[in-house]
Amino acid sequence: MSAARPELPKTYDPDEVEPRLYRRSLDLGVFHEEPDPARPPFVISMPPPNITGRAHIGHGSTYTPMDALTRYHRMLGENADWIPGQDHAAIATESVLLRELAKEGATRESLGRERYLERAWEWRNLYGGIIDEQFQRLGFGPDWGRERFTMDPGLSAAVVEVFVRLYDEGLIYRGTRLVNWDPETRSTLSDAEVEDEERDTFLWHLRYRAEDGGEGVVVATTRPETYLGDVAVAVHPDDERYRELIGKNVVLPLVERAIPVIADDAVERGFGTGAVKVTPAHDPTDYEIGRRHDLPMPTVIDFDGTLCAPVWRYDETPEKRAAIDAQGERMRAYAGLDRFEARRRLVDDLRAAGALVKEEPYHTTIPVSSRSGAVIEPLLSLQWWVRMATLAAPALAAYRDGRIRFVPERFGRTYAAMLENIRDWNVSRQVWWGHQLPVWYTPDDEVVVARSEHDARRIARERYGTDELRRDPDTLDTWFSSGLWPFSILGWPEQTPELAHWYPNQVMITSRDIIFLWVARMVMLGMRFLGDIPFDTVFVTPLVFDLHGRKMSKSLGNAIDPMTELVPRYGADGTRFGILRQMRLESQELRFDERYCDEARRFANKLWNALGYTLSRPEGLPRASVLPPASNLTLADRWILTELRRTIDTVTRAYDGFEFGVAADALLQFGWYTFCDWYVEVSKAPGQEKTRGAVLSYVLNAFVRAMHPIAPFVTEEIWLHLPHDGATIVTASWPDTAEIPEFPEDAERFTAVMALVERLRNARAEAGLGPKDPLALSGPQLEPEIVEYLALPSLVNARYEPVARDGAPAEAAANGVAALRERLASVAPKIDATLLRERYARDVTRLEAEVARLEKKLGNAGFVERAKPEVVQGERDKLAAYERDLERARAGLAAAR
RNA sequence: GGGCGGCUAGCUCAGUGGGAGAGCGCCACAUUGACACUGUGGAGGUCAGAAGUUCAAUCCUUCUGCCGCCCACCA
Repeated sequence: MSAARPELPKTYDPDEVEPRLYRRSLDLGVFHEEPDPARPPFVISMPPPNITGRAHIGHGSTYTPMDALTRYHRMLGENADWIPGQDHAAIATESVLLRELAKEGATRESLGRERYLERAWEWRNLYGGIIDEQFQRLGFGPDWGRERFTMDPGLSAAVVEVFVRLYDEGLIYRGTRLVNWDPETRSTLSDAEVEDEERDTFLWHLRYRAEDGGEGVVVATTRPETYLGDVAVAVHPDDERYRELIGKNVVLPLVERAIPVIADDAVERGFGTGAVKVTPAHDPTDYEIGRRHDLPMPTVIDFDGTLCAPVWRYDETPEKRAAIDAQGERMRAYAGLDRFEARRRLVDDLRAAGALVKEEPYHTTIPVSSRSGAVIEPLLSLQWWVRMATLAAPALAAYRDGRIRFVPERFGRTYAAMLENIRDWNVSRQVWWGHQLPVWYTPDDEVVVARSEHDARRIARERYGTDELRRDPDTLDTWFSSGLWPFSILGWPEQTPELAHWYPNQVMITSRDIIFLWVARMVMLGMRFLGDIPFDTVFVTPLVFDLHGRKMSKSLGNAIDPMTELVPRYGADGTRFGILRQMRLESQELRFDERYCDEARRFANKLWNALGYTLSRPEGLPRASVLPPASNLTLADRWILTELRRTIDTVTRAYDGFEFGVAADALLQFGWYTFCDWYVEVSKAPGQEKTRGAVLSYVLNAFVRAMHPIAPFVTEEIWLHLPHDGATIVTASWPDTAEIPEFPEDAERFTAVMALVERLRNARAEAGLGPKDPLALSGPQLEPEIVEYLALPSLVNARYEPVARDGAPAEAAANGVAALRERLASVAPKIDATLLRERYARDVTRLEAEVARLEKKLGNAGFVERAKPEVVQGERDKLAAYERDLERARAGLAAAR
């Protein structure tokens, strides 16, 4: 290993190294694991990216930690497996497919369900693998052989099993409720998939006259087009203005229909006019009011977002329907109009009829689909629901009694608040791509829920005497199958070894926007069906923002594509390191700054060249990564080993605590500053030759292992060039700090050498001396070979005065500086006296201030009596040091005149 | 309306109850042996504001301001 030293390229080339080493890892099969009860498990279920997805910056901040942790725990010798997969992403995929069909002039109906699904599968097989390739380019190393897809036969069976069981247990039901309807995709959405968007609009004030011809009331609304479905006007029960109107009727303009004025607590007296039009079929609050007051609920906006004649989605009594049906003729004038067009028309017509009292500009939020961006239309619809209260209780308990831990902790409170206010979950979607409901109906609309069509027929025959069935065309919400992910990918409902050893998982890593959407549902379903939490710890990664503090998103156009903008410029290592370095545990946003990636790229190059230096030591390297006996180690060796040990401790603790930014900081600090700038430079000084080869390669070997989880490629490439054991760094062992010797006192002494060198360089530069200008040094003798090499390469006629061995190192260094300055003033010919005088004057001013500050502090009885003794002593030592420095600076100033 | 995070050098961010830090940017100097994708040195900050606790506050508490996020049925 030591003899042949191939010439390394001067510049590290990630484009060449990264794909080659990734391929090597795949060939070696290092990402694969079998369940092994003899070792502690460390399993992460990869949040399945959408098959329509492409790698984005959010994958960088969420998936890199998963990869890093899996690699770290593998090196610790654990049974570590990161299980990948993909999500069928029902709505997202379907909209892509429908757009594609539209180009051909086809629709899903024109194709028919069977052919449509064939197309969908073709599409999935063609494009679903893109994100896997991107993940590989980023160096992610999940256990690819275990990759699952939410619509695999096994996972689909799990979905059916869960649906059927929940139905049998009475936790799934069918019912007409107000749903979030997306008229664009023509499907429902769960509450969690609805977002608020700010819009400028108007608050229209409409007068509804009293039935007896009186003034009536003025209502304020943002949605005048729904007034055709109004069934009441609500006021607050204690509102004096309207008290005598309660119980009386007012008349809707244009359609001339009488509706009652009712009292309800939900009305906010201070808002608008204090009177609210009630449209139960098209507004969540109104729906609740309608239920409380047993009001009719006519639907006047249809599933396609156009107005329609009144439709009854509930079985209302004929009396309730009569008055509204009677106006059907008048409403037909607006039927078929799109809701936004109808709004303009109705406002015009109401104005013409004198019913529009006021049109007030208004800024508000409206609900939009997080999937399609369409404005959500609340509609009454017959859908399938999951009763959540029963499922939520154990999930809440698991958090409260500490079985599930959130990092950072505050997200646990978010999780709990969401579960406490949980509402039933609408799980049916009017989408074809997905898990079709295992639900069939008889000709009499009797419901049969079964694991297969065969079972369904048997049940139907037994219960209803028919086997003529039609299947419900709806599919399940995508999150229904994602909710089973941590156990469905382990083979559930089959009892597999994976399920036995790897459930619960150890960690779930995700971003906070899906804590409820996904995390809470996995916990609820996991506890219901496996009786145990799905993972111990939920690590919530920050969301990624741009430098202006705006969330990165495709629609804003500020999203960074890591595949085209980061990996080609900085390599996968630079991209990963740069992103993780910016992660801070308590910060909920990450303002992505590309400069960190650039720094990481240069860091990789720096380490690469440190490898080049190490390999080119003329005295050669040992065959194995072993250290010389401690007695042979130089002061510098002892220092770097001590620093290495401290760094690895820090990095280990950081990985254990999800502090990736801290880990990256420590690695960068050690690798660049400590190792390259100091140890490598010192190793060139006389007297270092005997041990440096072994120490350089030993330190570098341990260091790249500690850095490997974050930057897998450059670390492996370096490691393979060094003396090492084993085929690949991926399965190398985590550096054991117990085996790294430490020498705290020697490290302290070397730190004093560093301080002296820095002050000498500082003084030289301030004095305007070039590196070859002669300098003289009188003062303490502190590792003269090192000091001369690093700070005074042309040192002439040096005189070293002996210094007490027990002298404080910092003091010694300070003495060195002051002494140097004295000599500079008298000996060195090139010094500009004015410059020197300024420097001395500045030092005097600064030191006088420090001395005064400390004298005052130490003169304060309160401080001396109450502060900890070691703090007081520390301040006294500082004062003494400052006083000495001050004396010397004054002397220097005098001498420079 | 409720909850949460942030405010430190020109930019992006660390950090600590006891002498304010890094990277980038900027200025100066340095190029025959690891690396110019470099090294050395330097300039640059009343740590958002106010009050309080303390011998001592950039750090702890309260309030205020600004930026941002989440949740919530003001039409």
